[in-house]
Amino acid sequence: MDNFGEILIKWYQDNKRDLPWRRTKNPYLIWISEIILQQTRVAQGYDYYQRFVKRFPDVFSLAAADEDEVMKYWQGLGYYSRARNLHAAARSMAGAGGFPKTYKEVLALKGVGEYTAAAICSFAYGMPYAVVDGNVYRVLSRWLGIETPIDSAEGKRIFAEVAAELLDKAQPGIYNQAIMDFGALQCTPASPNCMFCPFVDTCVARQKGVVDTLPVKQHKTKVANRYFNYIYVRMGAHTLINKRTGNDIWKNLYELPLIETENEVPEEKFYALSRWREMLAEGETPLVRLVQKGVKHVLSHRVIYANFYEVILPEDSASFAQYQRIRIEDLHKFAVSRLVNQFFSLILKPDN
DNA sequence: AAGTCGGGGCA
DNA sequence: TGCCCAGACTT
Repeated sequence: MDNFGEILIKWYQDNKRDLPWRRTKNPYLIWISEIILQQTRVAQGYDYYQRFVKRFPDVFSLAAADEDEVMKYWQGLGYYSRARNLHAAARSMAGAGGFPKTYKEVLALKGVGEYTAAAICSFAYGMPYAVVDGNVYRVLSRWLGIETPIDSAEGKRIFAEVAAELLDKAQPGIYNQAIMDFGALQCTPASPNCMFCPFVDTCVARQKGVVDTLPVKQHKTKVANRYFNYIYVRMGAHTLINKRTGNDIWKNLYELPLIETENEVPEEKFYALSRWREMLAEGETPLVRLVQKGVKHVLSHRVIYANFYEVILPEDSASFAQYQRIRIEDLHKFAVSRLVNQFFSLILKPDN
C-alpha cells in the first residue's frame, strides 16, 4: 500500500461518515445533496436535505412545484440562487424526460459547475472525474506543498491537473468521497490531526512546518455596511409584504416594506424621510413606533443594520398601495431571510 | 480576475 | 474577530 489513493481509501473505510446521500446512486438525490452542500457544512445542510427530498422525491415533483414553495424549503440555508437554479434545472430536465446521463449535459445544468458535475457523475455513474472543492485544495496543497493561490487561474489549473492525476479511476466515487471526508475530518482548516495522519511522513507541508499557511488564498472579501429600515404595517388582521426581485441579496424572498438608506437613520429623522412620506396616502397620520433598533445582521461580505418600525393603520387604509396585502397569520407561509424571520418570531409572540 | 451571493461554526 | 464551508455565476 504505497500510493496516495490506496492509503486514502483505507483511511476512508475506517473513518467515513454514514450519510443518506451516500446510500444511493440516484443522480437526482445526489444532485440535491451536492447543491445543498455547496459552501455549506454537512451538519448545517443535513436536515434541509431530509425535508427537501421528502417533499420533492424526484425531478418531476420538483419541476411541478411553485418556486415560492421551493424557496420556502430553502429558507434559512442561504445562497438562494441555488434554490432558484435548482428549480429551473428541474423544469429543464423534466421537459427533457429526466436526469441527464453524460458529464457534458450534467455540467450544463443551471447551478452545476465543474465540482458538482464531477461529484454527480462519479457518485451516480462511476465516471472518472476528480472533484476539486475546498477540502481537496487543502489536502493537496498541504500534502504536495503547493503554494500557488487557489483563487488564481494558475492555481485552479494546477490543482485540477493534480487532482485528475491522483484520482483512482477504477473507483472514482469512493476516492472522491474519501478525499473530501479526509479534508473535513482529518486535514481540517484549523488544528489538523497530523499526529494520527496516514500521510504524516510524506506530507510536504508537515516536513516544512507550513501546514497552517496552506492553502494560500490571495483574495480577501471586504465587508460593506448597509442600513435597512423595515416597516411592519398592521391593518387590522392584515399586514403588507413585498418580493425582492432585483439582482441583490435575498432575491425572490419576501420581506416587509423597506427603506434602505446610505447611513444610519435615527428615529427622529425617519419620520421626515421623503420615501416614508410617499408611502402614505393623502392625509393619513398613522401611529408609528420603533420596535427593534439597530439589529446587526452579519453576512459574508455585508453587515446590515436594521430598524423595525410598526405602523398602525385602519383596515381600509389606502396607504402602501404597491405592496401585497396578506393576513398576519399567513406570514409563516412566505420564504424570508433570517433577519426578517427573527423579527417575525419577536412580534408573533403573544406577549408583544 | 474580481465581485457577489447567506448563514453558521470554530479557534 | 477572521476564516472556512462538498461553489457558481456575473461583470
